[in-house]
Amino acid sequence: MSAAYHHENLRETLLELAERSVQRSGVEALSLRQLARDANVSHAAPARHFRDRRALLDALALDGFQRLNRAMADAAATPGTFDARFRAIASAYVTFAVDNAALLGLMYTVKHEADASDALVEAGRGSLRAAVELIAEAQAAGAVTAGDDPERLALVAFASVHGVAALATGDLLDGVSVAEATDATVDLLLRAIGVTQTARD
Amino acid sequence: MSAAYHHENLRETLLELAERSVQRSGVEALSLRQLARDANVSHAAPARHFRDRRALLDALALDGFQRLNRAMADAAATPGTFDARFRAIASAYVTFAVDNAALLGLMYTVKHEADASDALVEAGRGSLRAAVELIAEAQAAGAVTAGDDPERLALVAFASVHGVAALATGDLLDGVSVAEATDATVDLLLRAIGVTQTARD
DNA sequence: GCATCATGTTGTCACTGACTACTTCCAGTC
DNA sequence: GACTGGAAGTAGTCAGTGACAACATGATGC
Repeated sequence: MSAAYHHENLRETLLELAERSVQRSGVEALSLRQLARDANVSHAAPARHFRDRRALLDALALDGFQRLNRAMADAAATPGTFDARFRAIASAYVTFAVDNAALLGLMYTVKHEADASDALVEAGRGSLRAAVELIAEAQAAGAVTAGDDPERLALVAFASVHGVAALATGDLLDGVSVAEATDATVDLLLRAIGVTQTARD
Repeated sequence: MSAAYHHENLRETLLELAERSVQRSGVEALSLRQLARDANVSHAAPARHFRDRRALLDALALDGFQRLNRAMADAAATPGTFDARFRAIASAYVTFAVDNAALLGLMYTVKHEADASDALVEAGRGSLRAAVELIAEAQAAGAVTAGDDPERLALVAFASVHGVAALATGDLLDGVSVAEATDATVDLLLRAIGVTQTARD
């Protein structure tokens, strides 16, 4: 009964199934055994690709960071004013966070575990770095007050945007739509960061 | 060998042990069985107090929210300028979040699960409400621009502060101390919210 | 002094993750 | 075209886990 013996691409299949499961039922509920059943494969087959549950979660988190970083890089690369790009990058982050709430939680949890892999830690810094670069660039171009440390500004901006996402997924937005909350936050950040009027329009 | 038969206060003991365990090893690693062993009690004794693992986590989260809300209420109640109180409340939140990182994660996870108890959901709104009240009050007193919706302002402020905490626990602060990051965020928020100069000093 | 009930106890069940030993398929080599 | 070695899957087993059922203990109120 080796109906699905050589599964061709079990690793990818497992990752996809795992992500769907995490999205639906949370990280806790994820079981290698169940995953194997879903993939029509024996309960120990996944071990070939993922030593244990933790390894699968790590891979899931890494994949998540890579997708997030790509989305943010794309947003930052769209041509336009600093204002527009800032808005786009914030929106990209929040969109990803809301669409992949459970995954994002996993990503941060896994990343700051003691023995997280280098690749994971590195990928985890990607989105923050995108923010720093955008702001430093804007500062150099005079679209942002030059006085403040760009890393510091990016940190605060990133924190604020991440916070909006966290509130959104935590169902604390209380009627306010995600887009509205994001816009309000971006408005506030732009106001505080001190964009010149000409750069904003 | 009923050395510890009537344990007097097993419930509290379990909660304390559970919290320590979560703090040290994360939520995933928490096991009722291990908890029972730590408390010198049979493996099924905890069931008297917590129907299942989930119930224990719920209780842990509820307790966490109550402590957090108390800390924030205390901070908001300290006399002083709006600036000082705002700073105090933000600091209270971040301090709690950093000191109880894993617990805070649990709190948000548990709270937005489909069948979260009313008490839990209610407690979960407490900290945000504290922020709304402070801002509405300051607006009435003229320390904050009256134009903006206080709920909206509080939401953004809360998001930003929560974001700082998330970054801190996610080890993304990159050398910047938690206090510095919090201060920078509060500065930015106060600047954007439009506190009058007199109210700030 | 006795019934009641909360708070424990032991025993058992199915499920999970990890491990070891095996089978099957494929690709390269002589 | 048979032989070999490795990659990918299989089966079986083990200890640990959460849940449950049946029973024991001891404090409390009448």
